[in-house]
Amino acid sequence: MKKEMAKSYNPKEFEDRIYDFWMKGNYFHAEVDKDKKPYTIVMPPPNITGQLHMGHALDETLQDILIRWRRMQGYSALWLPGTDHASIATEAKIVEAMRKEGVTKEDLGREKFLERAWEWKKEYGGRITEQLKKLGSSCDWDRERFTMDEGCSKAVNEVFVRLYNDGKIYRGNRMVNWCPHCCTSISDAEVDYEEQNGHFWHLLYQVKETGEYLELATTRPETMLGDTAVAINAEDERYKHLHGCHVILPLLNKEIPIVCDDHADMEKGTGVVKITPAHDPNDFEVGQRNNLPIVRCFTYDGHMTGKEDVEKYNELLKKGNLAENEPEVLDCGKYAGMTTDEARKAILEDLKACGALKEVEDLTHDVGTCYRCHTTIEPMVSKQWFVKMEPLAKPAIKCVRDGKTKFIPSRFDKIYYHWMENIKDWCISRQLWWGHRIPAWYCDDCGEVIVSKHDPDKCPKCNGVNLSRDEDTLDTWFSSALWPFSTLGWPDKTPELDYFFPTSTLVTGYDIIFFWVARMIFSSVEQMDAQPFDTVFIHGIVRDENGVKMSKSLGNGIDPLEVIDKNGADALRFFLATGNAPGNDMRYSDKKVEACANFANKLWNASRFVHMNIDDYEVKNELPDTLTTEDKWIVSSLNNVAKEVNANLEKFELGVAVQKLYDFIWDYFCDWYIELAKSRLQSEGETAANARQVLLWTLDKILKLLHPFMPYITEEIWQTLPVEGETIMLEEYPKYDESLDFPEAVSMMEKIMEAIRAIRNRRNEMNVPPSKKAKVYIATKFEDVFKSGAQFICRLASASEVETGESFDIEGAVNVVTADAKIYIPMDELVDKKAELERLNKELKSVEKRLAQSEGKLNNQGFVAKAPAAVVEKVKGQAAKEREQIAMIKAAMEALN
RNA sequence: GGGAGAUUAGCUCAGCUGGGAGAGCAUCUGCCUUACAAGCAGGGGGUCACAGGUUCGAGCCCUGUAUCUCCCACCA
Repeated sequence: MKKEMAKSYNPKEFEDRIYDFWMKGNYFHAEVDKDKKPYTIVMPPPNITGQLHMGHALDETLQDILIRWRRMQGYSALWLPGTDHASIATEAKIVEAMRKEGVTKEDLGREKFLERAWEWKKEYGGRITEQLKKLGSSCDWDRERFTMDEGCSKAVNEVFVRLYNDGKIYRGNRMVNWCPHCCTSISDAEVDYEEQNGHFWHLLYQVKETGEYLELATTRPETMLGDTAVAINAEDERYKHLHGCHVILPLLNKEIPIVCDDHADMEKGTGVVKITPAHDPNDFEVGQRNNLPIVRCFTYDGHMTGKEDVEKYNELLKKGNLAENEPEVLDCGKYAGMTTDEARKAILEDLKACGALKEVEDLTHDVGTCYRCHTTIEPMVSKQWFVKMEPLAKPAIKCVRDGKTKFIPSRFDKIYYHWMENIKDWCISRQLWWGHRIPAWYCDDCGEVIVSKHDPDKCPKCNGVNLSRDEDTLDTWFSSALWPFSTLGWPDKTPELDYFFPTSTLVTGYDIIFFWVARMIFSSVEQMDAQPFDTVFIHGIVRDENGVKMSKSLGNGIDPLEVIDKNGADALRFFLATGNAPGNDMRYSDKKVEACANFANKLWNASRFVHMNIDDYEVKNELPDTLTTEDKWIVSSLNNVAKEVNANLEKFELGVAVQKLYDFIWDYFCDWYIELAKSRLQSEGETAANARQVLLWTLDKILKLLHPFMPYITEEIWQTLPVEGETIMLEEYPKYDESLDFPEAVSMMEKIMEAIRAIRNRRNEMNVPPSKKAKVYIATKFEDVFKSGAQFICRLASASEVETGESFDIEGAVNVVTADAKIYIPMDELVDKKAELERLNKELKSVEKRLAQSEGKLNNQGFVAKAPAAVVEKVKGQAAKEREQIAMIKAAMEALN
């Protein structure tokens, strides 16, 4: 015996201690080891601004189960952790803190701001990783990375320069999603659509040439100042006479052309569309096709443009070198400086006043909002950096089509394909300071663009030395897209990269497929010419008890740390792993977590029982030479559970695996085997010694099988057992062993168990307390089986004595029939003949019904001819037993009469 | 508009390649049987959303319908 077990299960007493023990032992560390196969998971890096939530807890738990299982199977199992700099979120947080001090970014300047941001990162960036440890995550902390550390930044520059040189990154004025609150562009994936109530405002624009009024509708009337055309469909009979004509833009009294474009849908509304190329993605396209001017009337912080903005534009103009598609800027006059909301009101009033507002219609529509701050997105033409997606998407699609990367469950293939096939160029520049600064410089003298991994000192074109670096930083997801290889040392050729890459499994939620998974795939295929991971294991989200998505704003979030505090990390992990199918959402439930804690308690107590019985002896952790039927039964059952659990884990069926372990431990081991062993343990000599050995051996295997799911309790218990080894986490994971299969013993045991259940059932029905023992007669063809099981029937079915025989002629006994035996319990005083007949009759009918089903199948020639032989045999066996059972029940009824 | 998922016991959910419906909680009955009352033994409770089809056989496969949820796209 190594040490004692505490009287009751109290996870708080040991979870932190065990984690320290693992850390001190350096057991999480994985090395390049040519004698082992690698198994690699890179952790989806949580944001440094983040607090551990249930989504993390689920994600981490699944990863830890997989990595612990593979580690025990003998793989060099690397789980690489890290954090993400989360540019927008972090910058917003710091700006907010500064605002409280009355300081702005501009006050501070870029350099000082970044100093402050790094300080913030130092102070809070490790918080989330400390929280991850509470879950028992067995990450290789020696290899922890950060998306903005030196290595990752090197990888980012490398990829940027490569893509630029390949023509896959370009810079230009394009329509982007602009967040006026964060004051930055964001990518298409970062736009959240929210349903909002709004209006259709029907406007009237007068045709200059004919004087008639054209009706058109808009949901954003404030954009009208930027209109540079109205469009009609060339085929539209209603407007054929207007080809080549113009309308007068109300309020501005500006003449703009009527253009023909397919974008104008004859079926929709009046078939006339106002065109605002600077502030609407579709209109931008129309403008490109029809060479329309682009007139910007919004500032980048959500106001109407004015004189100052025009002056800035004019300065640019003076310099020459106006970029392609550079929008003109409008002086919005009386509206200048208003927010877009204020401008909308004012403009509507003025339109109404001049008769240009025909009517207002209510509607609900989806409005794009910023996924970080939920401010309404303004589409804006703006000069940004883009990744050309088409050449990257094609090979990335092929990667999944060829099965190099598999989604679990596979239905996410389609979602991935659909997104990849319809992807537009990726806007990667952000007007932020916290992040990877774009490695591009501009020559102030000749305008040359220099993209380089290293700071250039002069312009390669004109040798000018007045270079200014691009002010923007990269989308956070640009760096996380490189995570599977940048964390392993790329672009350097490291042994780790060679050994651990491509990684094995990526575990993440379906909500992040577009942001991250897809981008890792195309980045890896492009840069490494290989898939980033073999399998993407997708899980759903954890909802609250009412099925509502947990969110900060609703305040319905459950803090995993509180749950751990109350129930232990093992219980939380077990809950998260169980009863949840891949890709499906799950609901959090206090009660379920408690049930999981109860399971842990059950295991704890069963282990204490084993201790009670082995502590005074020298017990070897191996099977004895001779095994009894019940020994063979538990060993064989365990062996098959090990087989199935491994198979389930291979297929990522974690929930099924964990359920099987639960059933085996509680039902098989605790409720049956321990009870069966008790009488043997009371005896002396070899019988008891063997039982002790089997108990220890089985418990050891149970702990190992369960360890990936409940690492703490299994380690804590295992450490107290007389077994060899430092830590359970480096022990071999149990696997199927043919020599431990005992099908005959299993079938014998099942006969005995069925008899015990039947007797218990009958006694219970008749409200006989367990303290009232009675002799039991068993009529059966399997006398030897029931003879050997007599002791168990006595102990577990309250029998005083068991007599077996081929048949008995007993009157006035309670009786019960199983598939293999007819059992008499002489308890005259309890026999109510009428009730007994009723019960037997009911049972007879139910067996007859089953027999009818079996015979129906057997009489069906199609079944006999086409069903597999094994199935037909099985049904034949069932029918035979059912016939016997019916005969026995009938005999019992006759005996009563 | 396109796509995906869900629909199984009172509740929350499992159910692996088609071969006699399961768990937890809840409920009812009886038990402190010296590992555990956070427990033990048992009971009740299901036309597997609906309608067709394939098959000897369908909770599972196919078609359609209904309801709910989500994703994508569009919305002048």
